[in-house]
Amino acid sequence: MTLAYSPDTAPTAPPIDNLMDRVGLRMTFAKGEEIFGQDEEADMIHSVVSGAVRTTRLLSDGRRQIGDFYYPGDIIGLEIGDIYRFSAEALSDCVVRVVKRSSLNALSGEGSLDRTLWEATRRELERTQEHLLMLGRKSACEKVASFLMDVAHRVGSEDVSLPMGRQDMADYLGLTIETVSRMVTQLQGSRIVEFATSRQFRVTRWPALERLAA
Amino acid sequence: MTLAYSPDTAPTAPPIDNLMDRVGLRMTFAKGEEIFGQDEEADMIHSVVSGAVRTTRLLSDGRRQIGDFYYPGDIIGLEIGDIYRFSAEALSDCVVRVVKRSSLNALSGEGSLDRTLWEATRRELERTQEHLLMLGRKSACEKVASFLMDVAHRVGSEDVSLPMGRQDMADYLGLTIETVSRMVTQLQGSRIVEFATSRQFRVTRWPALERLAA
DNA sequence: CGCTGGATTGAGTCCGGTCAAGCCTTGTGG
DNA sequence: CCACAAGGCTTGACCGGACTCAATCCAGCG
Repeated sequence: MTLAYSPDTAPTAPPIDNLMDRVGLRMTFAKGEEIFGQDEEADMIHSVVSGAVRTTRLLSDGRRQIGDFYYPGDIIGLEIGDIYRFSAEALSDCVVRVVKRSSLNALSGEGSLDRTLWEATRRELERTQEHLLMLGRKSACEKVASFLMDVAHRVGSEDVSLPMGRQDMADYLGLTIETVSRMVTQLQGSRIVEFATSRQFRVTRWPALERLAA
Repeated sequence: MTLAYSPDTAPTAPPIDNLMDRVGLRMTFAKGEEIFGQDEEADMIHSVVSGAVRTTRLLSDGRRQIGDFYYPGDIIGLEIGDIYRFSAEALSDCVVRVVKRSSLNALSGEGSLDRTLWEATRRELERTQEHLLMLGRKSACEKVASFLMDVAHRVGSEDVSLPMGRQDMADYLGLTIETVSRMVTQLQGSRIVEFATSRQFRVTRWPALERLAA
């Protein structure tokens, strides 16, 4: 991990980014590196600049649940009280902007900042609720279909490249790696998606995919 | 459903309640009645005064997921953008204090209110994340154990009475009613909990229950 | 007392997990 | 440039936990 002050200006989006630029630190993490750990003291908020990040939670016996995947522009570390409840790891080499909670509090009272962070928290909650519905009530096939649709939706383009491997997909969907693999094969068999490599695909039949995602 | 202005003072807790008292409406709902519906315009925030409430989400084919159960002091309707993503229904006869979003916005700038609502949103997010972990990675037995422990924990007392039936438990845990029933029977068999009636129980062996909840 | 709706129990099935090979891609060193 | 090793992905055979369907059971109540 390396770090540097970030006098460079933000290429991307809205208020929060500007703010985090002003007070934030820019850090880079190598693929697989831990950005913060479960049960550590939670005094930082993170914003993804480039690359992708996963948040994970471990059960005592090693079972793993992935909370969510984060892409440039997303904020991580909001969901938390005094202790991080998930750990965050770099899915690929990535750059993250980091701000101390205390700095934010100092800047608070500006109001717009509070509002922005609250908005972000609500978005996070909505995504978590969607995830919840999926884990509770969808079949393996529906889960994988939903997942691929969600990713394709985020990217927007025809060709999608997955930043995560099968094991990460499995731990996100509450399945095993083998089941994920089988469902992917099955979706390919029905000509709904087409995988060039195991991490590169395109949706060939959107309506069918949407129907399956339920 | 009946409603009345609430000049009566709050018996319970902190800042938010006082605020909602000042601008809120007091409404009572009969058991099973809908408090608000999925996909309706979300312009209200609700606070449970007495009784219990569930939030539910329906898949097109009728599968149901319960988001959470809410008890006196809890706030419902935060998680939402312009449209309610869950519907809320009264588990038992209950009283709810209701405030228009717009009224709150008008009162905003007081700061403390914003902060309180944000806090509530974060607590909601934490509960949802815990729920997520359970749905994704726990066995039927662990789910039921976790659930009973959670409820007992909330109540605090030795004897716990469940405000919800087996179907609601099942839809919360992502199981069927039969499986829930079997697991309850099994937990009773191992002398971990003891049910007086199907909705009335006490924990007889806390450590064992905690171990099972994982 | 019988009715009604929720809860329990049982038998059988199936989806997804487990275990075990193989395959394919990637990267490294000869 | 090829050989080989390593890791990730896929595939197959089998197993088991949770679901399905159906039959009771039981408590509350008219």
